[in-house]
Amino acid sequence: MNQTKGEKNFESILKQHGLKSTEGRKRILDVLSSYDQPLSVEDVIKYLGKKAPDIVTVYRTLETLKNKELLSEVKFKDGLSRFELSSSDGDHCHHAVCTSCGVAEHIHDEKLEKALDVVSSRLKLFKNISEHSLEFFGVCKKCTPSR
Amino acid sequence: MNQTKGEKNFESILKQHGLKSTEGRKRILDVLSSYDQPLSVEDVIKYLGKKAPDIVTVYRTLETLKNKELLSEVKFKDGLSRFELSSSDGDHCHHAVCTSCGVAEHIHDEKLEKALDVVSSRLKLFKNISEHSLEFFGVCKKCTPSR
DNA sequence: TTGAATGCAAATCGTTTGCATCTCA
DNA sequence: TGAGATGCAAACGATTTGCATTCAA
Repeated sequence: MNQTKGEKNFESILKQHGLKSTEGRKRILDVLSSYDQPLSVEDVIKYLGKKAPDIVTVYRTLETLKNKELLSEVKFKDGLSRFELSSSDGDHCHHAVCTSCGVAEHIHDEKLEKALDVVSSRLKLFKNISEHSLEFFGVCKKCTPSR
Repeated sequence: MNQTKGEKNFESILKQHGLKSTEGRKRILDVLSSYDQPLSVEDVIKYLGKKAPDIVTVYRTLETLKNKELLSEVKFKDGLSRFELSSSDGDHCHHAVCTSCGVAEHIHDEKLEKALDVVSSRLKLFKNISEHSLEFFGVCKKCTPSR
């Protein structure tokens, strides 16, 4: 019953979450599932082209889906909000982002998560940390002038 | 020769970096050194009160000082840019930020840095990662309804 | 004196809000 | 039919840009 990239019973997913199933929403979920990178509002519109809903609708839809925890939001250095389908297992992941072309690689590492938890638990001013944001930046192999 | 909080030979520091030493710049460096938290443009202006330069000047000054690596920039969840004096040893640190009052605690942990490095070195798409951003969020003890 | 720094006005960019219209359930 | 979803215009907040004026060196 795993939700993998190709599938798209978005119709039922939307309804399960008490949302109306509209063309716009299905299309937005569609692009998000087609790219395994967090997409900005502009990305969504660019990739949907003619079929893109109004930009305001895209903002609202992404927000709505985020609130239903169907999407998660990430911000890279440019400060833009980007969204991606929430991982089905609830594990949140981090990204390495190419500062040249913008490509993002997903990162999930148990040791790292553990280290983050340990640090979180040893803070002076905080009893518990509810979340953290972590992104890596560099120039990807493709963008690195070879040799 | 450590630059500690109280000191302020900002005049010479500025000149050493080829910048003119102006009242505005010295005042901005001053607030930044008085608070051990990353400050936003608005924070700087608020704390400087009557003595604050034009907001545009604050933007430009912070940008200039960042480019000279005298300051480092951080963004928390609200997306606002915040700046703090660069640590003298070059070690960059992370922050735990209270989502209620905004107080920030500095974090530096060797084990964590190591884990971050290891992960950075094992990426598929990247040969090397030049930097990372990491912030923790939660409600601090003061803001936590006690008991 | 002069190039850099500042202030003020206005532009820009991402995002949000108000409201009338439309559409899914 | 009616609440929720959409589109369009306009507001908004943070940041940037242009340009004339001021100032540190």
